[in-house]
Amino acid sequence: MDIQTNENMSDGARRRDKLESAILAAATRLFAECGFEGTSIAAVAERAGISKQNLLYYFPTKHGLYERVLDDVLDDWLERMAHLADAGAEPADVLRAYVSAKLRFSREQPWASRVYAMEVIGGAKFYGEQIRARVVPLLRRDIEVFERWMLEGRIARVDATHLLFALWAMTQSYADFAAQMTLVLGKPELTATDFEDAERLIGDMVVRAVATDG
Amino acid sequence: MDIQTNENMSDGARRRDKLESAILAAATRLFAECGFEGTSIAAVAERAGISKQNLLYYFPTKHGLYERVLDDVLDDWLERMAHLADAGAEPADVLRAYVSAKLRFSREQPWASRVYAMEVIGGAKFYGEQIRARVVPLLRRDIEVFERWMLEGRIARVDATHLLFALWAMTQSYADFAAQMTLVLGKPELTATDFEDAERLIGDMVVRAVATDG
DNA sequence: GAAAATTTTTACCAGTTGGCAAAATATTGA
DNA sequence: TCAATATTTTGCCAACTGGTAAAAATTTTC
Repeated sequence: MDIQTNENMSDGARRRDKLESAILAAATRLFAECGFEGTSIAAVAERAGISKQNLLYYFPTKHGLYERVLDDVLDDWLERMAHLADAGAEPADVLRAYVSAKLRFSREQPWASRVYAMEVIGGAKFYGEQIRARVVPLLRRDIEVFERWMLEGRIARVDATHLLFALWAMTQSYADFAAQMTLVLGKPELTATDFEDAERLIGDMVVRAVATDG
Repeated sequence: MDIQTNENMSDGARRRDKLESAILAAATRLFAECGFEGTSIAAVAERAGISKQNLLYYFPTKHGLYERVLDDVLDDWLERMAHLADAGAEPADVLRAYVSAKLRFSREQPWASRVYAMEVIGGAKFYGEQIRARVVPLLRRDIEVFERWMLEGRIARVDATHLLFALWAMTQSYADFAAQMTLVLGKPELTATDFEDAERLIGDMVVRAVATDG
């Protein structure tokens, strides 16, 4: 995906790029809030500050726009997660880094997290094949890393698959269930402190879950 | 909610009740799969085996139907969760029972879980007030129970609020993210064994998280 | 600066949506 | 049995949807 930097781009290309980004940002947020059918392309266009027909010039079909939003979500997420499971670093550190990265994504890209979650909850009827191709192999690799650590006696023997599911769930929910969390906490939105508290608790939980002592 | 048993019901009332249940079951599933706007009342009617206009006789508006679905989801969930935090039982047992009950709900009522999740992810714009009134007090009470246990030295000191969030997230995800889990596991759907494995892992994680040893 | 290409606007449309009105049918109660 | 009530069907519609066709305006290229 040849993303050029600004220098070697014409003014037109730069403006086009900026407009496309505005459309995608608007679409991401609206798809997350209202779902695919609940979002009209007219609403996306309005939020992006252009006419509906003009939006259709950049994204000829609504499904195409939706697919592009999901592609971008996945690109962003995969990029952040790519570097984690390579080194022979301490399992506890890797696990904490994983929790931290996924929580940061929930915090910095809540709409992206939610669009993805909505698609999965609805059965991934539209994007299932991409998930199978791009997400599942990554998760399987993570699970294998956990299992290797167990064989090497570096962590306790637990169900690696469900451990990963648990890790995913706990971190993901700080985007998806933020609305309920804020109601419980009695504040308008989750703060940096909330995310720090979450990171500590989830990190501790995961590390203790695989600790090799009695 | 005065639910009568079958004996003291006329044939008509019984039939009416059955039809209403069929409508609600259809609506729950479709709202979960397609979201509110993605679900047409015509589709609900077809799945319930009646005409659209006939459905509108029982539920005059789509929003009313949606509200009723969410009400029923909440009723069912609250009923299952009501009995858990009362006794002075062992914290570990209470926690495991909580995990077990919530996982069972994810397994037995996946559509209900997903409808609720979709509403929350979308920002709870429609049902937020009900969540504040009916769910939040319950969660706050659970958090207080955890904190009392800490004061009494019965469990380790952790962030009770985020512990509850974690517990919620891990159990809820076995309904909401089932589509992704089955892709990772390479099977058409989650099995009883998967839920047993999940219950064991999550239960162990939560119990270890609050264990009072070094 | 004219031609070519790109971008934006205007005009339009067929299909679907939630839901209203009222007639037709079935059920119940006296 | 017959009238009242409850249920189902038929017919309809205004509003909105995603999308097409083409003209107008703008920008880029030579």
